[in-house]
Amino acid sequence: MTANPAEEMATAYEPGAVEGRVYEAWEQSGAFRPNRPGADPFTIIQPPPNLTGELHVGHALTTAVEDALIRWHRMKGDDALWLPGVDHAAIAVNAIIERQLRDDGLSRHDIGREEFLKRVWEFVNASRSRIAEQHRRLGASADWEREAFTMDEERERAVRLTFKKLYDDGLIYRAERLINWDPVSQTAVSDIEVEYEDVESAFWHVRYPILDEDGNKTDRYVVIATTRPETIPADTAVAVNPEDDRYRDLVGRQVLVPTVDRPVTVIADEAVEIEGGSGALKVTPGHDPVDFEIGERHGLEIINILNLDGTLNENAGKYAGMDRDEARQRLVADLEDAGLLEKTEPYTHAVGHSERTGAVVEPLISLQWWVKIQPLADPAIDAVKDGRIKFVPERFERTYLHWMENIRDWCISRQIWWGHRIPVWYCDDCDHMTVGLTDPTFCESCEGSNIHQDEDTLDTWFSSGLWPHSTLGWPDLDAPDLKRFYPTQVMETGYDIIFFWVARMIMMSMYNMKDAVAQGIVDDDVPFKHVYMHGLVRAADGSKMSKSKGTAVDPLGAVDQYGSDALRFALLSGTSPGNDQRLSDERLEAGRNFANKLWNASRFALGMVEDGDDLALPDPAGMPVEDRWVLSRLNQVNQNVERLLGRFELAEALRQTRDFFWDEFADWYIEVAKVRVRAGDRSPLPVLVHVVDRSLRLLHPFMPFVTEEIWQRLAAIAPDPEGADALIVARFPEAQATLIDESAEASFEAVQEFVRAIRNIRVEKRVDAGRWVEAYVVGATAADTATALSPAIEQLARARPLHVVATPADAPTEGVVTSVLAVGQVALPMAGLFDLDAERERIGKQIAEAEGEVAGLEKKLANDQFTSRAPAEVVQRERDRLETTQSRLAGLRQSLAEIG
RNA sequence: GGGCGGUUAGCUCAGCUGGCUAGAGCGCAGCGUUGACAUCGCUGAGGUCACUGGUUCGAGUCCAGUACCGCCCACCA
Repeated sequence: MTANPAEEMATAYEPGAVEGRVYEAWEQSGAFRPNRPGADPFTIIQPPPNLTGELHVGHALTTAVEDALIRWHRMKGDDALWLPGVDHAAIAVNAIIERQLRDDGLSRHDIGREEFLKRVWEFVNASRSRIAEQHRRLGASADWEREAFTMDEERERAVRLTFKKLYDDGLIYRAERLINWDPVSQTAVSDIEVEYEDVESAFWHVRYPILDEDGNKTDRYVVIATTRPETIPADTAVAVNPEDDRYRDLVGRQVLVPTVDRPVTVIADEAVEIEGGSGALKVTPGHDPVDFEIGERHGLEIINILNLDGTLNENAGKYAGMDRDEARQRLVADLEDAGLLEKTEPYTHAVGHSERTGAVVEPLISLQWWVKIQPLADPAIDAVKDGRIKFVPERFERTYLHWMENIRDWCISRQIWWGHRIPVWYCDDCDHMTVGLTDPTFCESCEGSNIHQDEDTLDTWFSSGLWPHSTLGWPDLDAPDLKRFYPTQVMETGYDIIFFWVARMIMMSMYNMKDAVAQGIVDDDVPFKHVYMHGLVRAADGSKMSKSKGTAVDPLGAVDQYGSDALRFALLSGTSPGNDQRLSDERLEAGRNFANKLWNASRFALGMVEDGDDLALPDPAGMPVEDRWVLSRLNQVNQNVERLLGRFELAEALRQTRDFFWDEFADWYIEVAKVRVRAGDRSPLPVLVHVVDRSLRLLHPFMPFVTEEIWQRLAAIAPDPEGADALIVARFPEAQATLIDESAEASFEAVQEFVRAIRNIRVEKRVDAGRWVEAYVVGATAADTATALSPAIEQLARARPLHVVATPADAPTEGVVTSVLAVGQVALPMAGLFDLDAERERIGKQIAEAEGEVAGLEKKLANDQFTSRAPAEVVQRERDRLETTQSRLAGLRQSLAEIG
């Protein structure tokens, strides 16, 4: 070694200065690829990043958590793979392109399918490379060479096979049913893509004239309350509860539907609630789910009054061509004119909006493809119930089970152009449907060639649901990755996506992987063993981050300003399973500050190494107490980190490591070691280098860039024993129980107390910070340690001359400020500064405190309920405490007596 | 209407299977450029752990209820 690389380090950690270079080095070294076949597999699959816009901070959290877990497992030697993936977020992408077209006054039909898809791909390909770049900046150690995309050919193959299997099993069917229609994107959406929001609207009470036997209007009418008067033209019955006395005589009679003057029958159905509205319900099977079911029970006609763009059609009579809002207003006005509006009340109720476009969704009857879900849901329910899949935190299992147990058939067809196209061809001659794994050229029934493919595409989540196995080579059951990595260990995602994605992945994967289990290729059909849920990242004030309100933290902006590691620190230190967290500048600053502390403490420690230093850690038995203390603490933290990471408690693991490094290693050990090194003692060097090395390893999963950068210098001084040339491929430390030394910890803690006590007196007595003061340390049981460490105590407390004595009698009593501790006493002669009254008061206060504590403890120990029932060790601890407090009290009283 | 979280220092949050003399970061007050770090160091102030009751030798921690705050699910027109 000629030059110490630490000496070239900048004096502060500069975010942005090293990340790019470090990342490139990792990539080139192949560190992101799994490389230990045969070891425990650990796989993480990446949830869909936002293809449509900026990187969201929630995604930065996902990335940070996943990356931490992957790096940890890789360092432990597991066969860990992170498969990055991009999902296609089809509806949103389609909407973006449609918006672009609309700005030019066009619709997709004007340019045709081919041109439309061309534009989509241009947009998507640009997004994909941007996403990859964003992930690099966040430090994601994904294996980009295996990147998969839900829209590529392999996925298409998997999607078609899944569709065909389900179809052949009778689990996919085509049917005309009530669906949720998004009039803006003009496609069906599934139930969970509808978000209900309270909207202030009105409750219109409308009079439906009652007809006599001959079909003539009587002067009686039945009042019906509705929030959607524009659907009145689609009414095909009026329903009342069979138990409702008010309307019993009306059942079976006819009433006239206002505005269209269509006679309909009054029917009795239990779905009608007597308390609701006026008690009588207009039945609109074409535009309401409840009414649809009533209609099915009573064989009612279904009338559709809506066009796909949300305007009314010819069935709406004179309202045809109007937009639904306009139709509502006109219709209400007409009712009023006709004297059929009894009253209008203000009313707030939940209205369904499309999750993607925000448009009010309209229930309407439409011919769509469906998945019969119950047969898929049943095994997926069992997998969670019998613990093959565990949710972290556990409470989300209930949410999942509740949803799964009430699940309804899944509408999978979408009337948008970009997506996996439904692999069904219709025969124009015989109407037969051919489901094709490859594009068929003739009808499989009549063999005619007049066939055409379904125009629709599949729900995004249909293909996303295949992710855990389709990315590993399925449907090829011999694919090596499938065998090696399925089932994966962890699905990491936000709790907002349980239904959309987690549930679908479980159902679809278990269905598809049954064969592989039967053939003994994989052990289990479940796609993953743990579902780890992180919370949402909220703005500093606790609100949902919103770009329009300016409360959104831009992750890449934060990376530029504070550094990638600082962002990760902020996100990871605030994350606890299932709970939301707030992200603020303060948190980011805390991350940056810690990165800087790591940098500087390491720089200093490494910078002390000189040519010829022996850096091998000697036998701990011969080490000074502070060395044994810091090694003991390090290994305890190491032990805790292992345990905590295994339980997904990343924030706590990070916190403990941080606290150790900063509060114990940097603030105490380095300070003490400094004194020895300056006195020419080289023995702290191995310990310094060792602790830095271990700390960097422990922190690498959380803060990969800064730790790698520092470790590179460290490795130049002290090469890795296993020959690793980068921290990312170095071994994660295992705690060494033999280095845990409780007596060393107790001894050093006593030293800390002495130092703090002297500092405290100095500050209280306003001694200038730079001035040296004479001090006595009454060591009691810790006298040996105090003697051994007296140079350090001198330096840390700025106390010189320092006298370490065994008993209070060996210290002066006149003009002395004393502090009585559990471990001994300190005494500072303060001739000029000594103030008798102040001293009396100070000691008096401490006596009162100690007396209170003694009294409490004595009472507790006098209670034989406590001494007999509490565990022996707890009782003993309390006895010890009483003893030390009593002796401290005695010391305090004596000090007071000496003052007089 | 059902379910789930939260309520701990001025702010943001830790406190695992009950033993706490209740912690951290930020903020606040005082002191400080002692050759790693002012993105820092030292010292300190600050809490009836939402409320009520219960179980227990012992409750921030378990149980029941109450009050707020938040989220999810649900076909009330």
